[in-house]
Amino acid sequence: MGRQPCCDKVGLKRGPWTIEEDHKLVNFILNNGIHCWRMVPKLAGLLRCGKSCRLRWINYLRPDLKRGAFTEMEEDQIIQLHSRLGNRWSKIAAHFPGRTDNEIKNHWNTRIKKRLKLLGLDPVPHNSTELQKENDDDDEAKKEVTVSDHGQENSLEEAKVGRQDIGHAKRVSPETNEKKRNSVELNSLDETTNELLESYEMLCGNFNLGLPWMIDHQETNTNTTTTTSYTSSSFSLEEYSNNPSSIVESSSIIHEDNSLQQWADSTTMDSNSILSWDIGFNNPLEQDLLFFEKYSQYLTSYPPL
DNA sequence: AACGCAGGCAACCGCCGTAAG
DNA sequence: ACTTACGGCGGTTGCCTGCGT
Repeated sequence: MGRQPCCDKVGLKRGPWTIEEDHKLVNFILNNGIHCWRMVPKLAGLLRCGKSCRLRWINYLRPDLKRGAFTEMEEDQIIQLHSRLGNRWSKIAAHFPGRTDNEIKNHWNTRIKKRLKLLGLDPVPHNSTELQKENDDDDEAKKEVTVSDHGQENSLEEAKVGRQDIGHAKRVSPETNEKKRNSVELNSLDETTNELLESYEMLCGNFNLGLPWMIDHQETNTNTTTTTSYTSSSFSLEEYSNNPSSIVESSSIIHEDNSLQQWADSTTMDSNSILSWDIGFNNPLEQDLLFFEKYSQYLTSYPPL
């Protein structure tokens, strides 16, 4: 006999994750860590398969995720790495702390690939020996990024020119580019702490179940519908540590109709309506603050993945 | 204001190597 | 030694959103 089946897949939820589900998953992992993905949904009270939970955590909920737009330097690095490694997104992602393979893959397919094609460049890796070398020695590849194929280096430069056409300003010499690449590697390490904090703040904005819909609540009545503006709340680690009661609003305004308010109300008023929560506090604010504290502890104690 | 289209991205699918039983 | 699930990965899909008409 082999192993026990992962899940029967009957009655499992699919599609986009809800805030409650995210909250449950993060809460569970913060409390218990990750030992076996198969058990995570069962123990966390989620109607998802373990694989789905793993994907959600890795691609979206992980606290060390950087998120946000790719910088010019990151794009350069992606192009270089792709020329050497091909579509081995996990290997490429290993060079970018805080970026996921899925994120890089999406960025490549939607932006970079398109731009290279527009320029008449072949976005296919050329150097098979590099691929083999990468197979043989992954650790070495993670330490530095070098351009080994001259043809591809030309392509990279052409791609840069193309980007200038699109909107970016300066042309970069190969020497400058090399310096930039090195600094990216160093900066990405030096900035890990800041990235963690930024990630936390972004995530906090997503998880304030009780808070975001209550702050800066303005209603504007039109002839046909009532539009409500909600300010999603987020607050910084520093601000919280100085004054836990001061919660600084973010600038992101979410416009929704009344159905969102009803949803938010039902969420805060009856958190047990969908799945039973394993929480010992009732006040949504307390819940958020406790969650925040746990998360900040996690950020400082848990090494980046 | 309504509709259609395209782009972006989260999530799913399916395959493969590894490890548990 | 063999079977089978798990975890990881890359490819693909489909939904959501923004933009143009």
